[in-house]
Amino acid sequence: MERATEAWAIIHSLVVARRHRIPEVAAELGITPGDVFALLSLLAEEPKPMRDLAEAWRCDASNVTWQVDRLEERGFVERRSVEADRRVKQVALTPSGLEAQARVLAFMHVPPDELLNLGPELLDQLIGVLSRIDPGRQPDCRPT
Amino acid sequence: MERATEAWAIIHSLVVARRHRIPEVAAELGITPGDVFALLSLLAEEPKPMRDLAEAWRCDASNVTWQVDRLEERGFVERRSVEADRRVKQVALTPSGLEAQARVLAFMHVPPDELLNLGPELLDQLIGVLSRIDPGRQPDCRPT
DNA sequence: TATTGTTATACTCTATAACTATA
DNA sequence: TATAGTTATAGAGTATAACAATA
Repeated sequence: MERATEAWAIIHSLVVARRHRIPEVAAELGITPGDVFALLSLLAEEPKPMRDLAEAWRCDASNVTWQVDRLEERGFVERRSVEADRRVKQVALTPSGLEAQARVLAFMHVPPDELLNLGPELLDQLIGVLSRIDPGRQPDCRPT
Repeated sequence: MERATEAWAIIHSLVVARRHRIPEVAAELGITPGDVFALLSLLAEEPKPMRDLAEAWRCDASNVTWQVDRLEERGFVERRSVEADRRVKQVALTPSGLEAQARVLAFMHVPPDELLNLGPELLDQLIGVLSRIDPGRQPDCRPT
């Protein structure tokens, strides 16, 4: 197996084994898994037009309307009209949405025991390599 | 940020950025995303009772019936009655299911450019650390 | 009586198509 | 005419509850 594939297979399996945290954090915060996805994808980003969100989430535009409606009802986001093109509406996180997002991230970033068990030296080595990763473009997809 | 959390955050973001491969591989293989999840979760495992699958997938038992029905129609799995307890039915991958699973994994294990760009030396270091990870119990959850 | 799996049903989420308002 | 977003509607997926078979 090629080296990158080998590394990726291990990384992938780690995350696969933690997928169950999505419904858990959703239940904890009293929101739906879909809301969790959406909050994560708006992370640390500027307000985005609904059209861009549809592309990022790889879903139909009508679904963005529906999802943003739900987040807006919860007070997590707000729609902002754009003066340059009045057809466009941008979706921006509210302070409450930022807080909810932080809580989601706090959940998601709790590392699995497999990593904790590596011990400090190996973890330092791991971070040494991982920190060399060039994130490239921001993730343009719906997170898990 | 604690070391393990720091490492995990980077790992997590890598996988998040690739989530879109699930619908892609499903479309490529002519199956649904749910089928992809199911095939992945049956990976390299012994036949499992439906009840266990419900727990592993964290869904209702009726949904397991429905999902296994679909996989059985495609010829990917088969139900096997258990003599010791005739209420139980075990779900086993067929040869065709194993093949489909291999194709799914081939897709999922294509590494992201971020890893390829690390170069051979860093990748060797990365694998050196990752290979020290104790997988612990098999993932008992529905993969992504 | 309790448990495994199925069926019947309703609810949630997602997609397709038609509509509006801007461009 | 084309595009951003919405609404109406249908379809896919999931959960709840009642059921049959077995323990």
